[in-house]
Amino acid sequence: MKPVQDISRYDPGVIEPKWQAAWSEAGIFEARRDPDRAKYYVLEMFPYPSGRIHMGHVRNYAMGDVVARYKSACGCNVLHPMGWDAFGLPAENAAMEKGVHPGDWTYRNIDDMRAQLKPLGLSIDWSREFATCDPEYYGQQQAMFIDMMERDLVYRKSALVNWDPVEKTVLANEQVENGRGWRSGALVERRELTQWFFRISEFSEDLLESIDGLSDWPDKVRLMQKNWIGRSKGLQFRFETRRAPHGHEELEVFTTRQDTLFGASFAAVSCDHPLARALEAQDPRVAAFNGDCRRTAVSEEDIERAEKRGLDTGITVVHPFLPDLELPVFIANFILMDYGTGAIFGCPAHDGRDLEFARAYGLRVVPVVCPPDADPSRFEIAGEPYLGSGTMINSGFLDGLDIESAKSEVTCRMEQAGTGRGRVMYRLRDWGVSRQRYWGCPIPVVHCDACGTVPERRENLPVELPYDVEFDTPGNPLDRHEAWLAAACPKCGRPARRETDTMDTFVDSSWYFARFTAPRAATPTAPEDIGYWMNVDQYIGGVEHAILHLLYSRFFARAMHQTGHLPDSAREPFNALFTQGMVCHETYMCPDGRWLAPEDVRPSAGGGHETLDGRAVITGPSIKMSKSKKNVVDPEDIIRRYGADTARWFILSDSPPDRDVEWTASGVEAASKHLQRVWRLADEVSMSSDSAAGNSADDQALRRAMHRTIDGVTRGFESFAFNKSVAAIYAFISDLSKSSAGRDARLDAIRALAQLMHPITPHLAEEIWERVGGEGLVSAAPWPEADPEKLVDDMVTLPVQVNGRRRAEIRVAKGLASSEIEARVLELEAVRKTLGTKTPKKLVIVPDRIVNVVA
RNA sequence: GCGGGUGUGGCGGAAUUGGCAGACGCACCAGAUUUAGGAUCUGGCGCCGCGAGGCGUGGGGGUUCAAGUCCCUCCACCCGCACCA
Repeated sequence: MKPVQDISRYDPGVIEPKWQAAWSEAGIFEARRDPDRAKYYVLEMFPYPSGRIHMGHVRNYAMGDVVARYKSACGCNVLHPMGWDAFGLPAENAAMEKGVHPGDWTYRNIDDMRAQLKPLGLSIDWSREFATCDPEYYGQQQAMFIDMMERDLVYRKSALVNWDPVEKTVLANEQVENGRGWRSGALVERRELTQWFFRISEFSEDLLESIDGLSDWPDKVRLMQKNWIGRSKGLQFRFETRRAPHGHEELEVFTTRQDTLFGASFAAVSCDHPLARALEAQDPRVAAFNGDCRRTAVSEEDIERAEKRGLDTGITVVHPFLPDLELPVFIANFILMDYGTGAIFGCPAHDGRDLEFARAYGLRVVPVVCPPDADPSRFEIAGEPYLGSGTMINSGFLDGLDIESAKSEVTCRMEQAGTGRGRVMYRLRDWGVSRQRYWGCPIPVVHCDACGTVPERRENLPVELPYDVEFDTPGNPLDRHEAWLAAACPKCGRPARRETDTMDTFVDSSWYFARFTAPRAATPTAPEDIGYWMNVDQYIGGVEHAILHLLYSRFFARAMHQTGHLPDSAREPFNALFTQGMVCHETYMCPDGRWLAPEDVRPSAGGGHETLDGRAVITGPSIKMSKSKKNVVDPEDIIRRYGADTARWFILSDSPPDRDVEWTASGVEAASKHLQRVWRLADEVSMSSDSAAGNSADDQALRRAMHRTIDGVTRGFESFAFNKSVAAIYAFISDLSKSSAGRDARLDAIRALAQLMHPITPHLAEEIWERVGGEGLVSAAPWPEADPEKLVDDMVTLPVQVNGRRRAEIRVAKGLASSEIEARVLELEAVRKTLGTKTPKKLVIVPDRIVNVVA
């Protein structure tokens, strides 16, 4: 038998599917272009279809949904789409481990994840859904690749890559651990391969400068991008060489410290520098040294630990301003070929690496910058190099100048002599997009013996991946697929071979946001749709994409503009960016070191945890949910048990959205109870009879509280402080439940509550809205407006301080004259008592804020 | 090493940007109701003190009538980049 109470119990298991069906039927989330209405494009970073959603997804999409539903209620025409970042390595690993086809595996995962996502009740326009592995999508990407080839935004060059000799594939830097392949464990080789590149470095300056305009991006992300692009201004100049092989009569170096040129004591080149290569051919010692360098230059960690090593080549360079001074040329392991010219001059006195190197090889250390407080005639470098500012010494014509003047003087003289020029260098390098993998977008070119590398004809796009591939042997299965490889040269028609490299999956995610505006268009984008919907007004995702994805997307927007697929106004595609924090959970460990999942432990008497059969458990810190630590909570379980609204409400409560949130069982329980409480409250008000009329003062107080809450919740939503919106709602519920206002005022309050809660807990809000006679769907109702008159009180409570300590308070009419306040304050018993015999020197009165008596 | 961030009760966090520190929630305590409660409602809850009162925003110093907020200095933790010439 059911207790009577349960009749009004809110059952999300029934209610949530009901409203999801209602929304779907009404089609209210399907976005249509409407030139008469302002649009708003909300986008969360689309997921990789691993097969299971996790709490990070729930948080990300719950936030996006709040923005989408709120903006929609505010009258915007909202676009809020969803898709799948579906190419990538895990599908191939699954193919190798489980024998399933990567495509089948991926599409099945997508079905699974969609089924897990839909119960969240997100206001997503599912009609626009696509996966990047759909041939319709990657075919358009191939078309743009060809456009980019025509505009010279793509090129092929030979480059050094990390090669796994066992897997027979190129590894990304992140896939190399301690010099070994992350899967095979094989020692990674540096190999020279011909690879495809996007000319992102052409845009270095533009990408850097435009960052300043991204005012609604987090400063942190902007800074990270700036550092990544890494602009530095310096001088590139040529040394004359002595005893160098033919063709190397000059050595070109880049420096940002041309002011220290008189302190130079050596020059050094990378082991991959043409000069080093030339020497290598004739000298086995050089060959051995270079080989050594190349082997250690694999992982960043190794590089850091490696000591500075060099090989004196016997060659020298002539100092540009001191014709009698010759500097030795080394091949050194700390010079990078792909930065600057791959060659430097070293000034040990003012550079840490150079000093370390000079000490190891007995080179002279001549200080040329004297610190302001040091004696120029006696200044020497003792332990550390001197990196600060100062005055030039030991530097001929530069003596006495400051660093900046010295820099320009040197640049000026070199430019006049024609031996050098001022130059800006960037750390950002061209984007290598070739991957020797099957499950990616095929690069749409054909190699013809007669015509060379030729783009595929547009009418032959998409170049589709063949389905019948084998993963039983390592390497790229496309290389072995003779039927697929055979192609007719698009130019001459003779037999040719397809390119087997596929594109980095970051390419797929660099323009999906644009495709959402017209996902079925026959061209990559459709002008009317792109013009109406772009830019993304609010982009939300993890900070882990702060550099690569967001930088690549910014580059792609520029490239798409140049190739006519995006208007210039969309060069910066994301107007506002928000990076949300991670979802964390406590960790649990058995004394024997095994990790335990949250569902395998329970709270113990001592405040810690124990296993379900009562054995001790070590409770560890709360860290990001991860399978390896087993501290994961499955959203599906939570939704089944508590409903989506509870999960959404909890994950948006308490923690500010940009910080990490800790998932706790008690918190979820509390969230669920709270929603039940709201339901009971709404139920109670809707059932109450007219006789329960309150007096007008109670009505007014409740209406005031309502408007304050509307204001508070709105502010929270506007500023990505959902936790504050939640707090304001809590406070209002407390007010409402205690209020003895009349039925009308209480009904108004409940309706407002449903509207305010609906972006967070849409299902509960709909149910309440219906119960209290709201018109239509609350999801389609306009956002309530706070009446400014109701926000202000005509009386204020002023704290009264004596010497900065609060001693009393007075309640006065707003805007009361200072003289009257003064009189009332001085009469206060508490003030007189505290003052004692002292007389007040001064009265600080901040109108409608505070009073401070200074004695 | 370089760059950036954070530090507030037992916990998550508020504080209109210099104006009552601790909103709101969790946990906890007390009371009510109940056959019962892991339900619900009401109240309490920074620390010390019986009390008046004192002390409190990582530590120390400063500016100010007034500092979590501004300045100086030190400490701790977190994140990003890392031989970038």
